[in-house]
Amino acid sequence: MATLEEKRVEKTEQILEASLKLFTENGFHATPISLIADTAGVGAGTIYRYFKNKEDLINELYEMSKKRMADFIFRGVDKKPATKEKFKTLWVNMFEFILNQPREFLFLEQFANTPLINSETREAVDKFFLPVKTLVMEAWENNEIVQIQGEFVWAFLSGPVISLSKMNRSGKIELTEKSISESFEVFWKGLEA
Amino acid sequence: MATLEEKRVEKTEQILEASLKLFTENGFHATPISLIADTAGVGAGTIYRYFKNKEDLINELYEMSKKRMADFIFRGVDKKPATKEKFKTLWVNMFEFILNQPREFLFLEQFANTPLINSETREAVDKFFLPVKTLVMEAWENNEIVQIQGEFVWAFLSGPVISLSKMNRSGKIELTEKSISESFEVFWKGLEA
Amino acid sequence: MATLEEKRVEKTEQILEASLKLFTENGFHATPISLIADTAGVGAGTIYRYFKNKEDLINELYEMSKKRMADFIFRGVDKKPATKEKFKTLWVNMFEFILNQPREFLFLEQFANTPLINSETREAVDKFFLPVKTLVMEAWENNEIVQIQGEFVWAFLSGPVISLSKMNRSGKIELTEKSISESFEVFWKGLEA
Amino acid sequence: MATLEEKRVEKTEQILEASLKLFTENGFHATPISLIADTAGVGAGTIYRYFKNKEDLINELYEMSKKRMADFIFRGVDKKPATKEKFKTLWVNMFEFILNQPREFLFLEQFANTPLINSETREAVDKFFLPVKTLVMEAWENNEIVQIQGEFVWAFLSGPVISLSKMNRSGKIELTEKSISESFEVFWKGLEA
DNA sequence: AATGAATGAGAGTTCATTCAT
DNA sequence: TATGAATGAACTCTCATTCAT
Repeated sequence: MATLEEKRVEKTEQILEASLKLFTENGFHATPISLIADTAGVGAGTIYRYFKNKEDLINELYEMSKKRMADFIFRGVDKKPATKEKFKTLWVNMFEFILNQPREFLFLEQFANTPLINSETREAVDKFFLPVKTLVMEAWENNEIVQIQGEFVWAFLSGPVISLSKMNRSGKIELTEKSISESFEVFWKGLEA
Repeated sequence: MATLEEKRVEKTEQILEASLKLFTENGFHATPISLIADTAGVGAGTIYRYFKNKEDLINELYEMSKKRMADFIFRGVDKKPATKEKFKTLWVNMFEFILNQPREFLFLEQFANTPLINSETREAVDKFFLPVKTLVMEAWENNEIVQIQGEFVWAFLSGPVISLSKMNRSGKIELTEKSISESFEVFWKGLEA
Repeated sequence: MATLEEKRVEKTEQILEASLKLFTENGFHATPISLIADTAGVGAGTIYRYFKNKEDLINELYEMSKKRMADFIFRGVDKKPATKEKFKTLWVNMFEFILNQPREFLFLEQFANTPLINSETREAVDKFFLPVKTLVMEAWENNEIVQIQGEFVWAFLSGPVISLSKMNRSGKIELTEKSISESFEVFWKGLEA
Repeated sequence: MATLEEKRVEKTEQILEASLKLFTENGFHATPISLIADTAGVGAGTIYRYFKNKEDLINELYEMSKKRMADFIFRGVDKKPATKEKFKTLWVNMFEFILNQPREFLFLEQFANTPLINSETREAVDKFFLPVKTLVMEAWENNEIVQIQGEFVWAFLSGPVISLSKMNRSGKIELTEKSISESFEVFWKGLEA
């Protein structure tokens, strides 16, 4: 039997799931709360027991999605012995996350630059990617990559991955194990010391 | 004295200018037509003589901004004799556009992934960047860069530039002539044959 | 032909008229804006061109009604030579206002003690009744009435008039020229020096 | 130990007490049932075991408050031998009730003219003040006061008392034993035969 | 051609009431 | 008996769009 807490969690997830789908498909303002409620199978008022208002809902959704993305892309990174392999894992994981969770990725991209996402949320999500900094610093200390700021490294990693994923989405390119590997080599050749 | 046509153009520009500013600062749905009208110094009804509706307005604005960006980044590329220099010009031009026209860049990023921008507009703006394809094919024929699709090259160019520009905006990194040059070398080292 | 200003005034009056009727009959919160709009024969949004919000509407209505009441009850008071006659005019005027403008009186009584009417409005309407103070001071200087504060005099005048009018409304008593005159004599006998 | 019945009464009183406070401070419609429940320290649903609905709650509260007021103002009236003293007691008691139970008085005034209070309640509360009628008839038979209807007498008593109490509340006048006594003399001078 | 007052559909949100626990 | 989570009807208010001037 479901406990009260379990029901709470379940409802929250139904609401977030419905919001993710609808915001991505129609955009934030073209998605009425009533439609979210219908899609989630709850009453409109119920949403307000779980989220302060519509803006709070999207901010929580954004933070949660970023957290899930971060958790996903760091999977197995630590287990790899060599730095290059660690970066390759990051590279591949990012593509896998995007290909497996296209809705979540689309959502994150769609609202990445909106004034809707407030500075508190932005600060919170930045923290999820701190492990990248550690990784870069280690590589840099071992003289395995060129001496540039961690942020630049991250830009050279995430930038192309995101661009390529969008091109894949719009049908301009195909992403295969081969093309992902080849593109990683381009990334690594540019970075290695 | 201003001709009728000149007055037309002037009004259109005032409206687009106001929209760019307001959409970027507040977002699309938080910007009422009446505010655009006030900011542009025209009547609300007047906007409907120049644009079919609010969605048409943002799509036209998006297309125009992308065109201006494309025109800007291809400036002087053809004049350079060597392929690396051509790419370097592209690289630097992009940063210059973003740093000089921050509002326009912000606008383009903010609406890049919105369902508001329709597929017609998307197709139209894609064409502005066709010169990149030509450039890559030439370099590829001359065996100057690795043999990957033009789209991948563009992803390795635009991806990091956009990521770095956003980091610069949020204060995480500084963009100087030196760091722009160094980052280009990373890009080029990855790409060159 | 109606000028713009005339149309403005006309619309404002239609809205206030409809509000007065509906607020009195149903109360403030049982009167939706949409119903006021329908009754006034304007669009719901139009009301917001004339009043900031629903609360502003009732406050303006309250102030206007009090002003009309004050103007009404001071009519002809100055023309009477004797103090007693001046007070009698006030006494009779009040009853006349209430009997002729029952809706307005009912409205004023209904919202006299509501937190809905803000302190600004309360201060504004108090000023309409300053002439009473002058009248009392003159009578007091001429030693025609007992030496009590103007406010007490006003309480002895308005208090019974309001109470009697309410009793009349609920059918407990009848108000005739005779009973109004007799009641005035009771008032005056109590007050005169 | 508290019996079941005692607990019932206690809860009802907590609910009424909380309602009185909140209705007076914020008004009826600005007071959610949930807030009454919180303030009373009971569940929202519990209120519906004691009152049919929100409107029933305020009607019961109104009736109860009026009863308490009536009981208060008739205290000791019968013990006084002379008619004038009986009326003086009424006069003083009313002021005392208002000064000691300001919230209750405020509540009664605030909802005296609302359509929220239904006709049944109005009829019920009117009965609490029947003793006034008896008192007036006696005085009238003894030829101690002018021959006017009991309602008029009550209007001349309650009207000024209420008006003065409101003025006292809003700081316009001060109510002292002296001013209360003096004002009673005005009342009595007007009424006495 | 330009205006901006008027519109009313539709939005977010609140809250009286119910009912499973 | 008491609870308070869930509900959804109904509210106020906004704003894209129209059209008489």
